This record gives sequence, structure tokens and C-alpha cells, in this order.
Amino acid sequence: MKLITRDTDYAIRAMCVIAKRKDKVVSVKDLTDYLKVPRPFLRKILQILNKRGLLKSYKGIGGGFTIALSPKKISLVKLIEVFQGPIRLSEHKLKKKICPEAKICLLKKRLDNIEKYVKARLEAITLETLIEEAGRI
Amino acid sequence: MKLITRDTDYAIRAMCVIAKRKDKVVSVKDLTDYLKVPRPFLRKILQILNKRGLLKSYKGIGGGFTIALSPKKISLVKLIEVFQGPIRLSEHKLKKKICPEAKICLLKKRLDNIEKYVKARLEAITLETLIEEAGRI
DNA sequence: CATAATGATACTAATATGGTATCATTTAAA
DNA sequence: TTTAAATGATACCATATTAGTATCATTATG
Ligand code: FES
Ligand code: FES
Repeated sequence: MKLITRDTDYAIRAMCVIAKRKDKVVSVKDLTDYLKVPRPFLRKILQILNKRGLLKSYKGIGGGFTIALSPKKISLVKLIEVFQGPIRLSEHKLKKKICPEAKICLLKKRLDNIEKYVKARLEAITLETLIEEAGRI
Repeated sequence: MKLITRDTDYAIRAMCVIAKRKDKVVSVKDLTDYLKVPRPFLRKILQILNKRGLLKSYKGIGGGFTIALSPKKISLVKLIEVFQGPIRLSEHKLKKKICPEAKICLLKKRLDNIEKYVKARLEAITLETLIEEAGRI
């Protein structure tokens, strides 16, 4: 029932570091040294973030990644959806078909409400808020 | 990221039916006829609910299950925890060890808040509320 | 041209999920 | 007292998801 899987988690940590370094190019080596996260796995993750347009990448010696968007614009919802697909707390289906009772199902209605709330909260958590407040500690 | 897995879902549906039938003994056959859910799987699920004291079981011909507690007292949290363990939306650990930064980690703090809310909402959804409101439709 | 970086892609291991299958035990009723 | 209809206990199996590795190609810099 995890809201956040490992890859998303690592992505958040890495993005925070990269965002803090502003326009400096950060390599995977820099990141793994700091984050103690498996290198090939992190590489894969950063490549995905690059493809999705959240990072810019630079090849060759001295290469690495910079952040592609303002940290304000990168929310947890966005990062979660990159690695875990659309946020859906409740499918509440029967055997992969849409349940005929879906429209009147009370349980589904209530879970959908919870989902809306969670999504809104995750939307409000951006890289900026994570970095900014961390700086104050 | 599902809040509710298949077994929990089936358990909820089955418990609602059993609760509605009050003190009548409901067999797995009755339930599968009505719910269209795989029989051996549902059997396993009901056995677990029985062990956990949420159902009472009766063996032999004419046997089956009745509800053991007032539907008021059976919340979604309880049912989820039976099949999925304690509700923890965010572990946010590093390599199975507790993260040294856990106490000051902002992300964790925020996810924990979301978790508290979700848990409270799931606590408020009981079999009684599901049955009662369904009756009004 | 050597080297240090990423890009692309395929493979693998571990865990969780969603079940089946089998046999033992109990009990009501014929 | 036998039989059939139910659950109890357990072991097994199939699939999907998660969490990675491994390899080779490509690119940029000095
Ligand atoms: S959506 Fe089908 S029973 Fe809830
Ligand atoms: S709990 Fe370790 S970084 Fe958040």
C-alpha cells in the first residue's frame, strides 16, 4: 500500500540535490556518493526523468544532469506518476471489468474522496517546498 | 499504490452480506452465488476473518458464517490490516534500515500527515455505514 | 584518441498478489 | 449409523510488480 516506491523515492532525493545545485551539472557519481543509492538503478531513474523532460542531460566528460523545470513546478504527483503511473487508490473492479455497480457503489465513492484529498496534498508538495524548508533546519 | 487489495475487497463485500443477514448462517456457496467471486479464494479469506474473531463459523451441513461483532465496530482499517498489515503509506527507509535522517526528514513528515488523515477516514468507514446507506438507495 | 560521462536495452532476482488443490474434521439429517 | 454438506488447515502455483544488474553504444572534452 506504499504511496511511494523505491524508484520514486530515489528520484525525489536526487531531484532535490540536483535542484539545489542550480545550473551546475551533477553526475551520477556525485549523487551516489552523497545518497548511497545503487548506481545503475539511479542511472536508470535519471534517464527516465530526462526523457520525461524533468532533467536535462549532458554527455561526455564533466557531463551529468541539471534540472529542466523550476522546482516550483515539480510536484510529488508528477514524480509519482512518472514511475508508478496515474494515482489511483481504488480501482474496486471485479475481474478486470468495470464493475456494473460502480456508479452507485458507496465504497468506491468514499475511496474516491480519499484519493482526491491525497492527490491534492501530493500536488502541494513540490521540490521547492522540500528544499526551501530543509534549508531552514 | 492500491489502498485495498483483492482479498480485502472481497472480505468487505462478503462481510457486508453476512452482516445484513444478521444471525442467519451464510455459507460460502451463498456468497459466491451472489458475489461472483472465486470460491476457494473466498473460503481462505473467510477462514482468516474467523481466526481473527471477526466472523463466527459453523461446520457441518447447514454451516457457514455469522458476524462476530457489531458492524459498527468493524472499520475498513481493521479489515485492511487483517489482509495487508498495518497501514503505512510511507516507510521512506534506506535499504531496510531506518533512515538516520528520519526524525528531521520533511518528506517523511508530510507523508505521515497524509497517512494520518487517510487512516482516520478509513476508521470512519464501518460495515454499518456501508450497509445502512446502501439500504437507502 | 583516451576517457569519462550518459543512452539504450535486455536481463535477473526477490517479493507480493491472486489464486488452486487436497485432505482432514465436524455436524445435521436420512 | 452412515452420508453429505459444510468449514479447517496447509501446501502449492501462476502472475505481476518491484528492485535491481549488466552490457554495449554514443557523445563530448581535454
Ligand atoms: S465498484 Fe463494484 S462494488 Fe464497488
Ligand atoms: S526518512 Fe530518510 S530521507 Fe526521509
